[in-house]
Amino acid sequence: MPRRSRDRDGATPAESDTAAGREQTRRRVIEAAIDLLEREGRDAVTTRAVAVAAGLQPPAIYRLFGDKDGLLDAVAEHGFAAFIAAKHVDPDPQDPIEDLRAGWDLAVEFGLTNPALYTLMYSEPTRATSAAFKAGMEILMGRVRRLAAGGWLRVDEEFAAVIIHATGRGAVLTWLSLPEDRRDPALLTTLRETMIAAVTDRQPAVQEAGPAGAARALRAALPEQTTLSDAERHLLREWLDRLAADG
Amino acid sequence: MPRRSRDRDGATPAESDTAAGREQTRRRVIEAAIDLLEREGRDAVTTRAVAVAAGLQPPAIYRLFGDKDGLLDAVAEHGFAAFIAAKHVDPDPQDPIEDLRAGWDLAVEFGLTNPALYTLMYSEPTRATSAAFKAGMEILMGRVRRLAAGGWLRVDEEFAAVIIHATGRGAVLTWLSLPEDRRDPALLTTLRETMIAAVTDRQPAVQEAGPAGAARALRAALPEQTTLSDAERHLLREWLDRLAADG
DNA sequence: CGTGGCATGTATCAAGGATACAAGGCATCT
DNA sequence: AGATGCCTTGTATCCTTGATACATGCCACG
Repeated sequence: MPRRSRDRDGATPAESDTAAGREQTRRRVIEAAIDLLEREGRDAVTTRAVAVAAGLQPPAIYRLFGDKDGLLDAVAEHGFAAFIAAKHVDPDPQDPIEDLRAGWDLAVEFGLTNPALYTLMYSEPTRATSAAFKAGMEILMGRVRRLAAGGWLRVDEEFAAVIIHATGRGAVLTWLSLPEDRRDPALLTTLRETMIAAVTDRQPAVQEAGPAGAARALRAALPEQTTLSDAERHLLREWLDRLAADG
Repeated sequence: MPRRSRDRDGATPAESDTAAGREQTRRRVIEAAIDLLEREGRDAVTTRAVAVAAGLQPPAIYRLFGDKDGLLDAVAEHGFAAFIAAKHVDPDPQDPIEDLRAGWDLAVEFGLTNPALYTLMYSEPTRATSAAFKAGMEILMGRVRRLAAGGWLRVDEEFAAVIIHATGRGAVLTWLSLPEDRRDPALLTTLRETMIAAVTDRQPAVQEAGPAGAARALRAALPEQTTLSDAERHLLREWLDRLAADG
């Protein structure tokens, strides 16, 4: 609700000045909040800390955003919009499936590079009504619509959108939960291709069965056997790790 | 760290009494907290409210759980354990893939019937260190190990576990974000089957269970690969012969 | 120059996490 | 038995933080 210092007519110079100033203050506050969020974590984002960082008094936050939730919504929206704006999206892609891949990757990348922001937007189910959340869904629906138009979808549009969203969300949150040394990029591509297979007609190439599967089976069954000595088993395990990883 | 009123010997009656009493108080507090959580939401779970509901003073919470986070961890663990205990899990399933389906469904069901608890456990990535989180992972790893032993896994065990976890997490959180009228159960089964396809092979890599069967399968698949040196392969072959003969 | 409306700034409230400190009970030791 | 010391219980209180009431003062308008 922008305030009005006049009842009618256009904006006076002063009015547009203050309106623009207000908008600029909003930006400054939001950016201060994002900075705090990514640098010191969610709990550091208190109305006071944000106010100080933006150089104004605590009550100003409430005048600009209503309440803290309003601030957080604005933060999510701004952060998301900034990320999307930085990556220019192809408005008319040649290959809609490749476009879907790119979009999924983009969404995941957003989560991985802005973990605190992503968590803010997607961790609690109740935040699904926020503007940023909806904006993401809108972009996704556009992609899905193009897929549908090209006849690539094997499921309903809405259904596809939810599947895509769910795999991405699971991928990001799970990735962020993993300790650094267990973060295998292949996880993301696997989940992505899994999603592609679920939503489109294109089936992934069936990888022929090498020794990896049998190696994994033997590795899992290894503790039960008594034929080999400890040392032998130790070395065998190492080889099996290599064979399993090779597939 | 349970307190000790004696240096040696077993527990005196009084000691076991107070220890048991303490344990019982803990339970009462946890159950009060779960009740508050599911009935009035996450924000209603204040140390004061929980204390009042359990009939004691606020500081008692800190003596029992250290801090609020400790309380929430205990709540998550208790809630999760109670759910798992209510569903008895087949310790030796016939069909490990069907078992994986059942396990995934169980995890998702937990999320859908205990949304507040689930959100508590799985919303913030930083909570991956909690006991309840780890307990869930343990159960999952057991299932994955059986799949591996049966030769069904098409990817590494850890890899599979993460994929399974991620799809389940995405499924639950997305489901909870959807308005009621858009919650299609087919979403869950689709995501589940997608996950199954990503993680398992249609044909198991081994014919017979146990180390011997796996060894035979690996021996059959071995000649073509180049991951191991000649000498390593030679020795491996000998061990596989012994393992195969052992069954 | 007076007046009214709106933004700014100060002071404060209320809720909640956390803790200090005193009071009391119980077992051990002499 | 009485003294002693530790551990538990209970009370009061602190500090942060979200939120708001109220006064002050600026500025345009008449």
